[in-house]
Amino acid sequence: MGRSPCCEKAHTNKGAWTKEEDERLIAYIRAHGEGCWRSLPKAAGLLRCGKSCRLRWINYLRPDLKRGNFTEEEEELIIKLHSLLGNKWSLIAGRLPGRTDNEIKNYWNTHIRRKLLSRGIDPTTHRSINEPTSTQKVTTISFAGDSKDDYQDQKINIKAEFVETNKEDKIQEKCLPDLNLELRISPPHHQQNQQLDHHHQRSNSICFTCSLGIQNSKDCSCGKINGNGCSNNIVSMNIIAGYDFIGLKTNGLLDYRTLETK
DNA sequence: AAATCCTTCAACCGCGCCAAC
DNA sequence: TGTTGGCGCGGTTGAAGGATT
Repeated sequence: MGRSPCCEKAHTNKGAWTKEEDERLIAYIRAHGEGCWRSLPKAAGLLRCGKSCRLRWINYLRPDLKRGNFTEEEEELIIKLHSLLGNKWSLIAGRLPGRTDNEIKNYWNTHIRRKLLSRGIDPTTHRSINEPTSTQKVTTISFAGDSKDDYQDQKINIKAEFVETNKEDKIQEKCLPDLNLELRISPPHHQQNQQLDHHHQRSNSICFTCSLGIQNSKDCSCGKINGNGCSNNIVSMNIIAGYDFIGLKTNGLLDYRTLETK
């Protein structure tokens, strides 16, 4: 038994949207706002499936969309975010105001993929195609969605397993703690930043946990650095000249809308 | 000029997640 | 606790237009 269809297929239009349909959809959303996509088509007098309306609005009709070519900066940002997040187009789009996940996905598949391949870079792993496999690498980064009522509470679990081969070509588990971070995506939070700025004002060096936006974590080693020294379990890092650990410009905090752990 | 191939991107589809019941 | 319905996501498709033969 399959799931019930999202709409009456027999009585819905498919394919390219007409100007009149666009105008109806825009007028309805201006008057009533977004949401309730299932009932919207009928209310707006559209012979369309609710999903189709939502897609049309989000990807094409929304007034805050930035049309036109991607800039160099946007392209670099997409590449960096993709190297970290993989095909999480909606998360990537969240970092690019005015761009949609669909737009970024298309741009990736038509332009960036090809560009990376021509540079000898595997677009999936972001590593050199000819690179030998004997160096340290992250073998898996797995994601587990846990979305809540809004994007502030979207979380991703990143589990990274580091392995490296030794001189005898035997694969060894890297002697690192199993990095199994449950990260939460939330908008930049000025208050948090202020608190953290205060927290770190004595030093430009912050620990890995704090760079991920984890406040007052028991694993925070900043205090230890400044006080009792850094724990061996903590990967400490310096934020240099306002760039985070993947080279994105930052105000001193990692800011994928800011990542924080639960 | 016509036919064919290639590229782009809007739109569709299926599925997973989650809140409500 | 299980079921259902709605939303959102990522992968895929196909029409349209451009480039090449």
